[in-house]
Amino acid sequence: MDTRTDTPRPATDAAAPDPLRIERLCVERGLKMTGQRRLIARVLSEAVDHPDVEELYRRALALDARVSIATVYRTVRLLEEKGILERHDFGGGRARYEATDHGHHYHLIDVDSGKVIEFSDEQHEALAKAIAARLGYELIGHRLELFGRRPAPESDKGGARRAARRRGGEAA
Amino acid sequence: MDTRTDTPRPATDAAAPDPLRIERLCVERGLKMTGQRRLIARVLSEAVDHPDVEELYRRALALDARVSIATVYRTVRLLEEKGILERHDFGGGRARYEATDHGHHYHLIDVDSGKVIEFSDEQHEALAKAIAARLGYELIGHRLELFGRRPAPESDKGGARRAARRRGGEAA
DNA sequence: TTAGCTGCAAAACGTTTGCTTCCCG
DNA sequence: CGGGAAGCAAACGTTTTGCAGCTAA
Repeated sequence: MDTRTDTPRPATDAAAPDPLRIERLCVERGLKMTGQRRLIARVLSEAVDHPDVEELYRRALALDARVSIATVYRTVRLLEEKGILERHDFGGGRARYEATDHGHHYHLIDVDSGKVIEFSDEQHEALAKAIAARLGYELIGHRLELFGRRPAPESDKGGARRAARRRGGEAA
Repeated sequence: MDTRTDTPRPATDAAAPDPLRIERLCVERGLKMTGQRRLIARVLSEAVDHPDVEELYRRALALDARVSIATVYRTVRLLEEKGILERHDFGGGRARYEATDHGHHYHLIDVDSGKVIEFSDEQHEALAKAIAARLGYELIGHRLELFGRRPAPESDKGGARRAARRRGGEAA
């Protein structure tokens, strides 16, 4: 059922300081705020990882049973269109989401556990821009994802069995 | 139906010189060569873009009607496992494939036209490895995609309307 | 009041798979 | 000959959608 979790970004980042963060953004963009949207917005505000829709649904349900998964799908889609959410495909066949309001960064995905580690890198940023320029383009956006494995110190104990790969590239 | 096309790599690259290129690789890895596999291998050898399964199926059908799409799916999966093909997710909800035998490279997607430009960059390669190491990981694979726009010399005429984005993140 | 949101269940989508028959080696 | 490959259609898991009723503004 895919219950992996991400590595939260460092505490210094003040991950999810405000439970109304996303709701505020919604209002700013003129969205009608229903109970369900507020609920989902809250779940998103509190997330410090990259949950997929089913995980969002689970977390929302835990706070209030008056939601359906269809609404979660509809809402993340809407928020993505509004630029409030970013959709990622880390493999595993499900889209995963994170708020766009905490700065540009990249991801390293642990192919064995599915964990996602965030990082940023000035050097890469500059390089990307330079490459685009070299090709005659203005850089609008870019995606850098690293897939890595923790070097195994010894034997390949149970947990490290090669992640089953389905449509994506890694899964849990 | 998403009928975008890629920009073939530069002619200097001698794109698809040998229609038996992929078949040879298959044999090298000890695969049983059936008529269908030969057919699909040929289509792949001749491709200079990044076709999805349906497109491969279409091209194969045009050469010989004795193929089913299930076989195309099974074959690309097999070839990917054998390292002969690389699967990409450029958005749009379908996996797209290209042969691995023409060197490691990355993609720049023209957000206005959907065209894909290939490039490689030693510096980036090294940087990716270094970042992974810094985070305590062995780099298994990585993905770098740039999204860019041709700088408009003067006015921003109609053609530059933001490319419609569907389930993937970018599309044409 | 009413445009637009929600829930439900069914459909759609790309992809995989069980089973039988067929064919390569 | 025997093991694996192909075809078909049904199954899969994720996401979208039609429709009837409900709700925020």
